[in-house]
Amino acid sequence: MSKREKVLDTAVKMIIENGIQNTSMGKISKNSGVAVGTIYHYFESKEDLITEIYRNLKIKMLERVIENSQPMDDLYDYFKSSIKLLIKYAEENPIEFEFMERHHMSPVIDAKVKEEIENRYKKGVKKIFKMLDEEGLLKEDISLELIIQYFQSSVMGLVRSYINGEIKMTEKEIEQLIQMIWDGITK
Amino acid sequence: MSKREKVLDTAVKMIIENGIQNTSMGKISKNSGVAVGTIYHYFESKEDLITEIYRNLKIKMLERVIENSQPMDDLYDYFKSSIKLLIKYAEENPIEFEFMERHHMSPVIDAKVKEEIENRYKKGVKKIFKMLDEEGLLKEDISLELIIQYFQSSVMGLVRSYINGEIKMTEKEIEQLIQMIWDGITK
DNA sequence: TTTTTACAATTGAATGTTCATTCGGTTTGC
DNA sequence: GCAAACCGAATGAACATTCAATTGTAAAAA
Repeated sequence: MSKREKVLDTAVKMIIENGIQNTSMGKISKNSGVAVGTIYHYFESKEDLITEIYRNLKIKMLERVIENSQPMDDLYDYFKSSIKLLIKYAEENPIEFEFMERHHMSPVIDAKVKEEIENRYKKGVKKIFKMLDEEGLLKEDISLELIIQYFQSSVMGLVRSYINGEIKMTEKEIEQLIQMIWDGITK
Repeated sequence: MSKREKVLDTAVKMIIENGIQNTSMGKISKNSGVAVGTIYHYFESKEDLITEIYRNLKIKMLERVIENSQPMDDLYDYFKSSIKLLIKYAEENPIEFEFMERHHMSPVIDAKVKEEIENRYKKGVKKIFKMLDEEGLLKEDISLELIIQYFQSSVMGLVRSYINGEIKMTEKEIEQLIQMIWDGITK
């Protein structure tokens, strides 16, 4: 692992554990074994480092979950497997997932980066909803924007409470939740 | 307004605007016209002040939205009006709402206070879901916990994106969203 | 009524700490 | 021998918190 990666890796973990304000550059240096000066060789500032962390993680998640999901003949199966991919990702990377959720609204992270990510996300999700729409499965008279927002709010919120330990999720519960979300958007 | 209230009031606004780390006790003192020493007369520490803000706002919201909602004969109407109460509250207090959402997961806020609030919330929400259950309206074989979590995730997520300006919500869209959530939980 | 007393409210300068960032220098790889 | 990678002590600003002193206040004592 390069020094740059070591810094990024250590910083995410520390920030999740103690919050941004309790994670000083000095501590990141000590914990990662990379000198303060070197951190500044790779990152302009602390804000820059944090924004970079956010950007990297979001892109990694998008690539794994949305951009690599394979369309299927049965659209309900496709819908289901997409959500399961997200759940799997969150299970395997709970720390990273929590970081993203917690800093989604943070004013520290550059607005341009947030927008870039948001657009990329919307583009990926639209693909599946366009297919559902063309098959006439979606509720009528409701805008695609609204349906996507409902979808995104439910899914992210539920995965978050799963990761936070607020609910248990075995295979059975996952199937039930996906069914609920599906019933919300289809006729 | 007492000095104590002045401090609380100024602090919420500043924290929403600039985040916790950019809101120093010195600045709160200057903006509120209350000396630093006086702030420490009323609050043990900065953490204590922030936790107090969180607690006050949550309780205010719970009282307005849940604990004062009046049961109705038609359960769909009751369900609908409860969600509308929350939307109305968020519209009227967007700054406070944003503060609560942003700091819901923050490690700064005392875990005991979070739990106290969480229990109070769950208790209020359970009332309506028990009624729906007794009427046999809910989907079968799904635990009440899961249904409530689905409800809470969808509603809070959607109101949040409304307040953040990510979606528009006229009366028509509100009705549609409530219908979607309802279809998710009922047979 | 006036004076005394006690205590709560209020003040802001002073303290000690922590922190992000810089910079002059050293090491490494090519 | 050159440039990029790397180092960590030094700097100065910002900050949370403390505290000795002052003011307000309300009740008890005179």
